[in-house]
Amino acid sequence: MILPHPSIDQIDLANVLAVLGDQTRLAIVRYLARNEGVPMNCSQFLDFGSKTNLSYHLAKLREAGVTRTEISGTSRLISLRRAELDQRFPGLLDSIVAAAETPTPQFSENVG
Amino acid sequence: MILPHPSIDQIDLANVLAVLGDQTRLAIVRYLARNEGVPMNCSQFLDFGSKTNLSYHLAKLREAGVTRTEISGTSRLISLRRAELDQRFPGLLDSIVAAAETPTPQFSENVG
DNA sequence: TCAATAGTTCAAGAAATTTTGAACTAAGGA
DNA sequence: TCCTTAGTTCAAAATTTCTTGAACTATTGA
Repeated sequence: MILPHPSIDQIDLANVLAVLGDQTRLAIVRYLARNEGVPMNCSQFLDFGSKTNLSYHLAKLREAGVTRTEISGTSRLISLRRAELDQRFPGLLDSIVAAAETPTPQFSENVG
Repeated sequence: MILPHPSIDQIDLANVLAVLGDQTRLAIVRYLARNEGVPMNCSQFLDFGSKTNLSYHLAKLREAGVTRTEISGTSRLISLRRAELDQRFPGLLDSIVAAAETPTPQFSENVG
């Protein structure tokens, strides 16, 4: 059994950005990027939402071409489609992940 | 008279991505990037939507911190907040604009 | 075979985003 | 001053996206 994934040329920029423009999904991608190479199963994201809700967000990520979902027994292994994304949109994933790791700059009300 | 713009530290990544995850706004940003240094007035985007609708989309871009809007007489000059965005999220704008310029790869049904 | 685990699907409601037209403001030129 | 141009604001309708619980499927282990 295998889930539908878009091919590289079906990956649409606006859609990728829209999908990543959501706190929950951005947090998921950030987590995947931090643990790259280690495919994660859904329950690892339970902190980010309910099971049902995660199923929805993970499907969005997969359908946009951002993640790959492999079925392994009773669970699903999620990973970033790093190579494909890098090929389709060089530098994009890196800069987004880097930006996601950036702390919000300190608010300095009284400087100088 | 001056319109409200977020300061650098108020620029939120998820919001920037969400705002750019829309075909109309992405087209506007792409156009601005192609003509960087030349501030554009709103009517230049009339191809992308109605006057009212553009007003809405341009406000979204401004409120997210992606563009700057200066009032000049009876018109408004729109430009990318390039330096600020580069400082806040290095490489992000460049990779998005580059990705937006990328043509959709050809669909080759019969290769090899 | 039966129960448990992992995750999906569906339908419905809640919420947010887009789009539109009509009416409006502000500046510039005749 | 009056008209035109540039763009905004508002409210309503249309559309899309998110969230939820209940019921479901598939695989594994006892």
